[in-house]
Amino acid sequence: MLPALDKTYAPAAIEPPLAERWHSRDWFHARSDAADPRPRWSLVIPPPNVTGALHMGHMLEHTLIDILARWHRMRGENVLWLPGTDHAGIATQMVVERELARQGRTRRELGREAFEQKVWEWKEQYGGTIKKQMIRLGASCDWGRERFTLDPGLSRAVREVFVRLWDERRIYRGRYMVNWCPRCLTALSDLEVIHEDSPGRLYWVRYLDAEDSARALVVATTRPETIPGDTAVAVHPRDARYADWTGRRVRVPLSARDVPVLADEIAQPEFGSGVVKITPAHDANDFTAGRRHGLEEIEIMDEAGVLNSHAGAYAGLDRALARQRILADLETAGLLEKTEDYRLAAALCQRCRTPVEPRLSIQWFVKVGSVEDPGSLANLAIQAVEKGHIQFVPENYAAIYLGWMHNIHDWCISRQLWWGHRIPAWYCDACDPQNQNPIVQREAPPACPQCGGSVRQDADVLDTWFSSALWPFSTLGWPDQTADLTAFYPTSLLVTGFDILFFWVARMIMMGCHFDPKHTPSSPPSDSLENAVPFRQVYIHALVRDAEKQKMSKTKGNVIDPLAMTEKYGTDAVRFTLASMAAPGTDIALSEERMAGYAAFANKIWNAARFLFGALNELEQAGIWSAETWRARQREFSEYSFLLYADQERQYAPESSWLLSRLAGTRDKIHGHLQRFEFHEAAQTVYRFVWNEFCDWQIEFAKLRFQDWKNDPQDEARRKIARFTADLLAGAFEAWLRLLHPFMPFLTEELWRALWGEAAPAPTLALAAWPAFSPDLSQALAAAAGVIAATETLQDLIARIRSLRAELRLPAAARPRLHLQAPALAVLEPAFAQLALRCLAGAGEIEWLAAATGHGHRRLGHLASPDFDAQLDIDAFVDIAAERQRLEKERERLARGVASLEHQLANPSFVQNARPDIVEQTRAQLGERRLQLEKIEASLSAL
RNA sequence: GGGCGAUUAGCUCAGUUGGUUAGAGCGUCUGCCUUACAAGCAGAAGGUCAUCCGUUCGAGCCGGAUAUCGCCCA
Repeated sequence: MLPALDKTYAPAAIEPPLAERWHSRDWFHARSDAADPRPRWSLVIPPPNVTGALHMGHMLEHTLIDILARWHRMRGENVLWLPGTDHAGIATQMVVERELARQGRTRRELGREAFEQKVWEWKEQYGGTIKKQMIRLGASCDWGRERFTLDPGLSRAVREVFVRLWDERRIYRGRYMVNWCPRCLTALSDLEVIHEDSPGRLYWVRYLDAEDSARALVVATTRPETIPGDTAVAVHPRDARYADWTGRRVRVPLSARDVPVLADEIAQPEFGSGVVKITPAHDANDFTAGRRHGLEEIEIMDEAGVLNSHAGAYAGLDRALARQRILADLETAGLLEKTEDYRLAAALCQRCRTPVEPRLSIQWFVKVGSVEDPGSLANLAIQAVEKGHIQFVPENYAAIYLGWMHNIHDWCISRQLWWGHRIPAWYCDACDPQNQNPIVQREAPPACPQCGGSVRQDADVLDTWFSSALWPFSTLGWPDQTADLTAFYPTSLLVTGFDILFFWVARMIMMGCHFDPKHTPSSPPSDSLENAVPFRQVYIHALVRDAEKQKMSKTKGNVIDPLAMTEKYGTDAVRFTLASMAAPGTDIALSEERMAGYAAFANKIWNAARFLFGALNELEQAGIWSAETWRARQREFSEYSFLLYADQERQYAPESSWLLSRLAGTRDKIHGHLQRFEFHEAAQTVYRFVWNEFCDWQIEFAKLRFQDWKNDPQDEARRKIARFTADLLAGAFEAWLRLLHPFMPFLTEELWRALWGEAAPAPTLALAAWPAFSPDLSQALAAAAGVIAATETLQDLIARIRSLRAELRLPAAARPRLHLQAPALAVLEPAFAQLALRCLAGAGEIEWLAAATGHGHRRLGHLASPDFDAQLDIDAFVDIAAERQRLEKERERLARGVASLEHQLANPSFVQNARPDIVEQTRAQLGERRLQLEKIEASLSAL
């Protein structure tokens, strides 16, 4: 006997124990032994921030990954979904600093070691949040392989990569211009700087001729506060206005310094006055111009953006305040010619939105090279995509990626933080007081190799993305040639968001291609990039926005919390919502209504099961059907799921062919859509099958069968059909639970286990096989084409009658006599068709007319289609006017169609040029439609 | 400034290499508590596919321009 189910589905009660079950077993453990013959499918998680909490973006990402992982697993593949988290340098450090600030303390008071200790404690306390949430949401990860970027193994990989790149001269250290955040007090890479249009001012400032203070060059600048750092001004070499100025000297305003006037293309004649000041220590372009001309680099600000002694009277002022004071002083000195409004792209720190300050400092860089540079990181990363070793989905991201790669700059990898991988470089202050020759090696040197004195490690840590770039192989044990690395590298797929395409995806590709992680000095060199790449495909998912398409942000207060939604609607509903909206290339406008809709879907499924279990139990009590026998027989046919078995006795109920063909089609469609990452289409496909075909039709048909049996419970033929119908329903249900499982794992698992009891063919539905269909079935379905078409005709007829009844407002209890001419239905059992028309369309007596009877029937209630000609005796129920209106509407519709087809066929060039099959099809349609039109017109004129 | 994408029903979106009268969910309207489900059933209304021009026998789909919006990069 099957369990009785509650009237409504209660996900909040059912999900947590299932999630716990999935987590506590090793069901999702991937096997790396070489002997395992299964195809491998592997994927590493985009590691979330270790101290973060799950947001909708994560939930979307994990839902899509989980759908694919479960699907591949059910198809018999050896699936690895490797989870883990990222130490998120700046973000985590800031969180802990904020916590300290609440206690009135700073990290500097604490000292580096104690602070690091504090962050680790923080990580221990809050680091498990995301993991717990993922487990709750049913993510089928291999938790035994969970990794953290600061794990010893991953840290070793970081040092290995760093040292190798240094030895290859692909990492260098030097004093360069970098993006500096005066609030975070660290260097940032180009990518961590965001540009935002903002209102600004352009100041026109007089630089007096050093020898003749009556003459002045007017410089246009947006940054007057850096004037104390000027070491030149420049005009364009071909700018005739200033030709006589080049070579002269001008006085830096508010100072006693004179600087040269240079001819340099850095000056754009059409911008401002055409004269620019050059401040090599505080502007990236000026820096390169300065180096070109050998200019002095005067630093006038400290790390916090406060002006220093080189700024003379302005020392001690913050850069914003300094600007005001300098402008006031210029004004007083009569050196400020004018001020105009100017829109500029402000550079802001991605994390704290503080204006970034270009700053000269000693930093570490990765030399990325360029496409022209064979063997460079950029060159390999471009080749890997151009040669198709890595495929982007949607494809257009490849162009975006390549565009960025072609214009890539060197990557500043040092950060002035305390939380992260410390740079493996040491200095001996005795032998090398300038620290110009760092000792770079994998492990700390015990002493200076030169003098034996003590050494000091570089204070900086690496950009978090440096370690993330190694994630696809560091997590698998590299630099050791582990079984995991052998088995699962390159990974099959990466699923991630567009926002980290450059930060992370591009850098993983560079590192993977360069290090070719499976290549060892002893192994033969791999001659292609094909096996060096970190993943074979990259699926870029959409961004989740709110219902108004606004980005979700805490400040806007429009954040939709995935866990809250999960509690309210159930994980399955939220997952299904995300999947059904995940059309590639468009952002997801998430709304609660949508989730409520799919919660209703879950309830619908639950109730379908409730009906099914109830019906099966009833049959079992009557001795017609037994769960035990069904399960046993079902297991025998497990290779092909239930279908071969069902097929053997299919002839008892012709409508079963229809259901089986739909089920097979659904399975194939889902397969195709998932292969192409069309999650929304796959979700839609299974949704429609379950609701509109299985529930709306098959269950209704089955009710007829069961009712028929109950009308004569001892009749042998009826018992047989009831038993077969039960088998069919149970089998189809079992099969589509499997199809739906990747999308709605909890509900399907719950019902599947209920159906199977202790006899389940797998410990969890997640390890059951994806339905496969026997070749016999395909043949049988092909042979049953007529029966399938007849079933569809029957459905069409029922729908048309319902529509007519509703339109003419027939009383619900009306049972009008039906005159029916439908040769196509002959292949169905007449008794069954009759039953269906009576119960599902509300027909009364049914009179079957032979094919060529013509229009001898009554004229009210006439329905015409290519497959049937039907007429309901509804005179007693309707008024003529309403019926005339209905028929006229119908005539309009048909006439429109006929006219359009006639028009098309009247066009000689259509008949000549169109594909013959299209023309033929059009002709046939015209014929059919004309016939219907004639019938309707006959009814109308007789009315 | 450079590049990319979008514009289809009231809302959110599908629409596979051009081929019947363009679809779904939600919302709206009508009728039903039909013993699986009112989180439901049955039915209906609602669209010049942003605009214009072109290619084609035929365009929501291909090409060009315009408008509006969005994103990325500088």
